Amino acid sequence: MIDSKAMPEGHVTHRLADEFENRFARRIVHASSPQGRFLDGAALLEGTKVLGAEATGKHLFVRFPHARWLHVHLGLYGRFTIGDGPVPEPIGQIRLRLVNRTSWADLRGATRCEILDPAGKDDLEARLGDDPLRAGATGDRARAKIAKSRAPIAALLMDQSVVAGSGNIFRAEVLFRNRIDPMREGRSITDEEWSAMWADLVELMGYAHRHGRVDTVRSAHTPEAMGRPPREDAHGGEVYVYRRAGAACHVCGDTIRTTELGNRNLFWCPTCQSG
DNA sequence: AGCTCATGGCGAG
DNA sequence: TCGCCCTGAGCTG
Repeated sequence: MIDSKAMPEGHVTHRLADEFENRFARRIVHASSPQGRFLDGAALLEGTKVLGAEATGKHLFVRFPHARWLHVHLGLYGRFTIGDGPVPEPIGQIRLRLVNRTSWADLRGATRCEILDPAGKDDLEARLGDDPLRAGATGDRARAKIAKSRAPIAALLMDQSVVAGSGNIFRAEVLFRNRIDPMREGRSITDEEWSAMWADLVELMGYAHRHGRVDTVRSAHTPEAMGRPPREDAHGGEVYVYRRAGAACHVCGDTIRTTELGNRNLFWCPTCQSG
């Protein structure tokens, strides 16, 4: 059984797209809304063939006949539970249930679950920035936006119209690993710094996509990380600074700090990430 | 048992 | 900028 509950940043959505490709694509699906809040949408999908699935940033798109796309955004609470074999009795508020001969998928608590036509999907994707998990993405468009922004780089790395799929964990870890002060203005970031940060986003998010867990330490190329023993934490992986406020920095021993930036918690090491 | 907080984003004002 | 959506984990008592 697969559960998407952990850390719904871009890697989770891309894994979901993979799962839908493997278990549902090119097969007839039965759709229902046990909770009742997606009855019309489920009726449109019922008995049709799933044509494919893809992800852009944190958005999941499942393609159906008649140019219909199922669009799901998990938000903070949303969760897909996917399993094989007999379908369990519905427990809790299941917005959408998809079932075929071998597999089933339950969606709960999503912030968005809707049917889009191609124009609606295009509009949505046009508002999204570069996705480090998308093949061929270069980060150049993100670079251009950052270069002319006075906003702190920590805010820009959370802005889905700049980098699609990066959330609070990856922005904190990428800033730490690249020794960037989170409050530096976007326009102060050099081409070299951005190239390194983008490459790091591709690596860290790629690792999380492949392994289903975040690990910015063991997957690190930074010399400080070498030889560090594996250690699980509450986030389902290993991190340098995310949610480690008050603890000692793994690299320098200074105390990890936190502050609120744009309604979200930011974490950083004041020594490793100074100026 | 009840409270708080959390990986996100939208719409009201 | 704030409240809300909606769920679960981890506290407290």
